[in-house]
Amino acid sequence: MRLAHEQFRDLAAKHGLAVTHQRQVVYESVIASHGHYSPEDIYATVRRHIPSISLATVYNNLRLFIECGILREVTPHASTLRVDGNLKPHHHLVCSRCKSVQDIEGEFIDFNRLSRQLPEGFDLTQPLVEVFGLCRRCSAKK
Amino acid sequence: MRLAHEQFRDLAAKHGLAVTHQRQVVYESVIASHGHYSPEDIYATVRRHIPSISLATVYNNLRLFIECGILREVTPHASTLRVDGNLKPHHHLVCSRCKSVQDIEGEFIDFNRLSRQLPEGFDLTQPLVEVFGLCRRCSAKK
DNA sequence: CGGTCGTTTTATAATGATTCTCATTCAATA
DNA sequence: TATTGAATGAGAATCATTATAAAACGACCG
Repeated sequence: MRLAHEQFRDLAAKHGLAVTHQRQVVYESVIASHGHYSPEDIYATVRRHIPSISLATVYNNLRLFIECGILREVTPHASTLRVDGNLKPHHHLVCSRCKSVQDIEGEFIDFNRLSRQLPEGFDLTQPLVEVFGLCRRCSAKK
Repeated sequence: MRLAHEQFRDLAAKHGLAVTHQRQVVYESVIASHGHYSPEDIYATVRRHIPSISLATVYNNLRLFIECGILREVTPHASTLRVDGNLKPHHHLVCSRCKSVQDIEGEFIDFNRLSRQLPEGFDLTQPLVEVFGLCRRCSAKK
């Protein structure tokens, strides 16, 4: 896709990133593949264009892109398991940067509207909602 | 806490779990520590009561409790990184069991109400909301 | 009580995702 | 085109988690 090619050059310039062939191809692979893919998936795709690329390069650049805001992380949690003994219905406020989690109260979800958008068969009987943003500390030192 | 002690016996009976000393203490440690803790944290706490306990036992029982619904997982994502090239505002619908992620449209969040609940300084300029439930396939084979 | 059998625990090895290290190569700039 | 700091590649290292196998437990039956 020609578009993504130009797009990446613009984005790189905007964020002060060097334009390397690897970065170009990593970016284009993510954009071309709609969906939510793992670094391994992207590595497999990129290797079709650059067989010699290293998995570490894919990881490094994905992380870089996420930090710049060029890509979005679909798993913005701490990477390790956390457990919650509070079974009362409540929601979570998660900091995308430091991964801290705090509980949040309140009826800010319109479940009627939400139900209308749900795909057939999706079960929301025990809904859990997580809202991501930047906690005070992280948004301060931004 | 005496309460948690009885509580666990009830829950175990309800879910058909054997009541062992280790399980009892693991459960009580999670309940006693309000917040969102990792298996290592819980291991450290439990060791104060059962110095010989194995980390694997803590993991096994936490997983068991989560599967039964006795505890809730705060990180209900695939444990590996997933990346999204779609920067247009959209939300995610995540299956707590199989970890599949699909995009969802719609204005089902009342950001006015939400803002009122936010702690001081929390930055929601790029809000991302994830709603967890069971996808069709998983709720079918339940 | 004592034996039996399935379950749980323990210790440790294995796995898998991710990051680190460092020698080599490359891109930006003058 | 030469320089220089940044990026890459290969593989080792790390960390969380799971698997394995042997030992301990515990509920039940006689």
